[in-house]
Amino acid sequence: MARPREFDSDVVLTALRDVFWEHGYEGTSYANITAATGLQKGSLYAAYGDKRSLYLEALGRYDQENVSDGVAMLSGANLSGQQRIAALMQSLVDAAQTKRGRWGCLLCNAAVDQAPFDKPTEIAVQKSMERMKQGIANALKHTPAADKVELVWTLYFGGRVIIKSGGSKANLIAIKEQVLSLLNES
Amino acid sequence: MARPREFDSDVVLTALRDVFWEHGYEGTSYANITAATGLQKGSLYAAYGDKRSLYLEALGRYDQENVSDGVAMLSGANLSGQQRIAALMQSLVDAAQTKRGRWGCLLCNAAVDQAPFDKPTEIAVQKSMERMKQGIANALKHTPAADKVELVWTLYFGGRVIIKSGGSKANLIAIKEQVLSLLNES
DNA sequence: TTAGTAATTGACCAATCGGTTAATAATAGA
DNA sequence: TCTATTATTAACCGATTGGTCAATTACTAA
Repeated sequence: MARPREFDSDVVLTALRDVFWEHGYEGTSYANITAATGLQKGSLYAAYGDKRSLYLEALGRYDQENVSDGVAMLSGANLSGQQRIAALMQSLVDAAQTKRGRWGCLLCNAAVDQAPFDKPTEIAVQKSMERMKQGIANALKHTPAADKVELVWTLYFGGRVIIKSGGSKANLIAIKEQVLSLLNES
Repeated sequence: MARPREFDSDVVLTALRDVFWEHGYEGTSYANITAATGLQKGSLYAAYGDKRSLYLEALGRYDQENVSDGVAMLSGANLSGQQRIAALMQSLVDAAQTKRGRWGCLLCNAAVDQAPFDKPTEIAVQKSMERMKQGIANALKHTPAADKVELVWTLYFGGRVIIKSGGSKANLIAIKEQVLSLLNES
């Protein structure tokens, strides 16, 4: 063969996800990317392609790691549907208080600033959002709120926007509580 | 006095709002701005300041025009609270089908891509979001859903994200209907 | 008509943008 | 040890970024 790669693709993809997550697509330059990954742009280009491709890799990473975490939370064994939704909403409350949480949801960020301009991004975002919706539907099954999937799903992304706008913990708690009271109605 | 301005500030501010609305802060260059306003950057700088100031002007314009429209819709005379919320949600359904509607909500866009990096933007966004919340609270007053203000408010921004991600009309209709069914419960 | 003032323009600035490439380095198989 | 292949690096590319400024233009008040 030939000279082997010196980097761990797993580590690099995580770094890529983080840098785009924090700064957005346009807000991320190669200076940011090389600093975050430790790789020169020549290496990045050879390994993954252009900036757009790097971004899509980052979205893929987010899907396979973060979205999967969310879906796992929503299908938590030994928990009632209400409890799983409560966990999801609590994760929003927690996010409002941490640096990384303030980055918002990469899905949500990508939807707002890139999906309208790049079809592959739109498709990737829709696919991940759909996974979240399925997870929510799964959690709500057999609860009185089984017909409120779209509602909870939309609320999740709305909450992410509130966080990005600087919403307070109290704010997110209010949202959480109103969602929970919803779950046992009608 | 001296040489008078050749442009109508009202027209220019509207053009500014639109160009930032469509492309976001980072995605908008002076090339876009001069094309949209018909002014050279020297004139823009003299009249309003740097790019960041232009953006804040655009946010102000959005608040005084678009947010006000929303608030007006929510306090529609001769309409029940439910009907006013229905009108708000219908505006989301409509937005999913028009070019301008696909631009999303400038408030929401600004929250996601600029609020975390610029305090004045964060403050402006929060102020406008608060106006929307007050409008929703006003509409829900005297309805069975008077305690669901945070919910409807969050749903509004969530719906905007769904639209930006390319959500279908059917999708937005589903959200609308689930919101409406909410208004008469408990 | 003239002098003073402010708006407008377009050339210009350094810095940065995303992207490319030639030279070098490191490996595996022969 | 040598050769083929690939990874890595750093210099470099033209284009574009946001911002500035001197020269020009258009107006008002005297």
